[in-house]
Amino acid sequence: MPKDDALDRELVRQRVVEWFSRHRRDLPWRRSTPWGVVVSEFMLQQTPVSRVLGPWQEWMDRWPEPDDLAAEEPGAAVAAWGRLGYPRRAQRLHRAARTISELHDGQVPRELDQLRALPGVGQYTAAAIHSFAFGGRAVVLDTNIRRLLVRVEHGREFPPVSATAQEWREAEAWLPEAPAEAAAWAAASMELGALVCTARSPRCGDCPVAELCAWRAAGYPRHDGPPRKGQAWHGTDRQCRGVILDLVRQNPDGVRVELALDAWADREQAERSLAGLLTDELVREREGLLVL
DNA sequence: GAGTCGTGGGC
DNA sequence: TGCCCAAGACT
Repeated sequence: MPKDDALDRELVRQRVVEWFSRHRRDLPWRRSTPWGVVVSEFMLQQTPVSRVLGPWQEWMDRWPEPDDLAAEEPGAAVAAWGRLGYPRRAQRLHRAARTISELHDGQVPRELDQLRALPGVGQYTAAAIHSFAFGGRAVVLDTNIRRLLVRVEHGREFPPVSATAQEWREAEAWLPEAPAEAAAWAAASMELGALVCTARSPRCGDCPVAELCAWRAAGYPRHDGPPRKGQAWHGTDRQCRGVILDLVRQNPDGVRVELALDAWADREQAERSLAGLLTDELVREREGLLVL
């Protein structure tokens, strides 16, 4: 590794953090509690900020502390999740609340290993909570930061499909030693990736590190690695599950099994999908009726 | 490690 | 219009 890399990183960090001080969004969970951060991180998994704002506020009004959610039945969480998508996140968040209530005296734990042990909390989310909620030092590596780093440092348009061990090592190398600086870098680099260094139509004219960027220096070469496959949707079990779950969600008093199966043209697929929802306990059967 | 798991909006 | 993408986790 060339000797001047460290200097470049420090300069990049300074500029990004300074940019953040002037352009950071006033997102409600940034002036909330650790529990508010937890709720936001679950909701933001694979879901844009714009769609999370409303549901996050509703959840915080209804369940301002982990104990409040823990006292509910899981179906209440799935119902309140609405159309945010990936409803098992609601189920996992409810289970996380119960774990926090039972094992941590109702207080969101601070340490990475304790966070990582919560249902639905992976490597990214644990680091994000530790950093954003507690100001701790953790390698926060999400899709925004991965894209920013691969462009600035390696001159490529997109990172690999899934985060590699090499990426985690490199992200660690970017992390300042002081916890407060590390947390600032995490928030700032993620924000820059989300607002400026975007996947499509990046706004390099607004970027504080454009003149330091390897991707820009290389003339913005297009992605040439393996194709970044989009997820199939039409006709998938996932779409079918979504249709059935939405029907149950809209009928709080319950839906007859036959009616739910009729909501999807392919009978065999409908049966398989409903069985999956029941196995996942996203839907339950009570007296012949499907309920959340 | 590749597959699975929702939903909506921008281009 | 269809495709791509969005603060991933889990198996």
